[in-house]
Amino acid sequence: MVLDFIKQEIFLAVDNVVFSIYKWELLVLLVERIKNPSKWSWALPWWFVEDDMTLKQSAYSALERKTQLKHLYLEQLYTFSATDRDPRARVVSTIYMALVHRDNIKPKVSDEAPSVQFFPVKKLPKLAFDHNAVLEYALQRLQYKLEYTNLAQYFLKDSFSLRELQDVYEIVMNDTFDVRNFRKKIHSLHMIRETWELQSNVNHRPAKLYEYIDKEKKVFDVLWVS
Amino acid sequence: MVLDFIKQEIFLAVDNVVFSIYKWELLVLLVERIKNPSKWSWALPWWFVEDDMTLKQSAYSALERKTQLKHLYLEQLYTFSATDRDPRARVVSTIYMALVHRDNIKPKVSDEAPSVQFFPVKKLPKLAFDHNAVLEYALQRLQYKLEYTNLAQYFLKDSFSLRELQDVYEIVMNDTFDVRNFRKKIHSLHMIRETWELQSNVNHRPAKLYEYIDKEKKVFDVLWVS
DNA sequence: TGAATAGTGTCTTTGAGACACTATATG
DNA sequence: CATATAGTGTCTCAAAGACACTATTCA
Repeated sequence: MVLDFIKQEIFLAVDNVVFSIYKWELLVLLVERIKNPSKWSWALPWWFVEDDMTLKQSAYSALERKTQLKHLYLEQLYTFSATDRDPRARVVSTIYMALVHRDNIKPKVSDEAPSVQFFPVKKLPKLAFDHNAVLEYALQRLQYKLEYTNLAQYFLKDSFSLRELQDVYEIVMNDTFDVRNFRKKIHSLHMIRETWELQSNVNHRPAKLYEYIDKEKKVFDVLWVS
Repeated sequence: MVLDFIKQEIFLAVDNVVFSIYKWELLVLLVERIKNPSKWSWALPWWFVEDDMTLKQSAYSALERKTQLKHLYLEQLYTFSATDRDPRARVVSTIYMALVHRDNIKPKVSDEAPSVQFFPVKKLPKLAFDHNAVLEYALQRLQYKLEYTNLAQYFLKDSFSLRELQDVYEIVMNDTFDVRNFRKKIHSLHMIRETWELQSNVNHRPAKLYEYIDKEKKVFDVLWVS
């Protein structure tokens, strides 16, 4: 090793803040700890970075240890480095935010992680490490990003009604918006288009279904509706 | 060490992108490398994280190795983790952006770092490691942040004319703005106030000088002038 | 009084926000 | 035809943007 003159006793980890939506609640994925420190408290799914993986790969693989998942949005947010984050050793953690449809993620039950489940962000327990602060930070970033990106798509199926889209915004922002102004604004951004489908099996007028036009393009004009 | 079951061969570093302004040019601080890899090319000032320092402290101290400085703004941007960033070993780097007035930073000359100097961002050499990409990323973030924060203050003295403030915006954004609309917008944000000073020793009508009201508060409404 | 830069106001256009009724499906 | 939700248009107000002339200092 050419860098033998550097002595570093720091572990590098990734913490995942996995958001999802179910029944008008914003959820976050937590894992119950079965070891000290903070045995029996809940924590964000996290793990150490492997030598041959990027941070993003590590974040993904930390999630795969605890869940089965597909079609997940993953984005780096920030790196937390307080020297006392973990009482056992110096651990620096890079935070990833993940957005996923509830149908696309299933907790994996195992001896190592018997309890993995979603909690409503409004009813969180006290978490291990600095994870309450991490989560709060991630929630702010999510709320902010929803305004000028098309990230809402990751909480929805491929086709969705405008009411479902508005629900996503209202749940994440923890606010309500005027139906007409919301639709006006969404249409003005040209990020979704009508499909030829309608809702079925509903006992009221069925809604038109929409889809995102360019799912890869992430950033649009500022969206701010009231 | 309790975490002995984790084997990690990763070095953690911080890279600084130090911006300043001088004579209508946006500058960035570079250090000439005197060792391989990339001997004799220029690189961002960076160093390894010490075990007992946070990332921000490490960023500051990496700068102090190469410069004398005061009154510096320092903010974490992103963590780069490609496995081949440094050919010698696995090095993960957290990027910090620094903003500083030209008068508040002086290169330190030493055997270890004989060449430390500012370059105009428009005339950059090819840099070592992935530092060209890092710099481009930081510049985008700076441009974006200037719009909704009062970070421009770090390029100015305590009191400044509106023309000097507009110069900062024009130089960073690489654009020009209408004088009247710029002033209207700045005033509407209520982030600066008049002092009772005027410019002196200028051979034209002296400008009123202004100062920032709340230097700590960073985020204001969106500023977007044309 | 000429050179150099500071400083100022109005009109037009665009987008945000408030607000109430009609349309269409099912049982 | 009752219930439930989808879907739609206009007015007002605020901010963005285009645009040209006067003010003040020094040499």
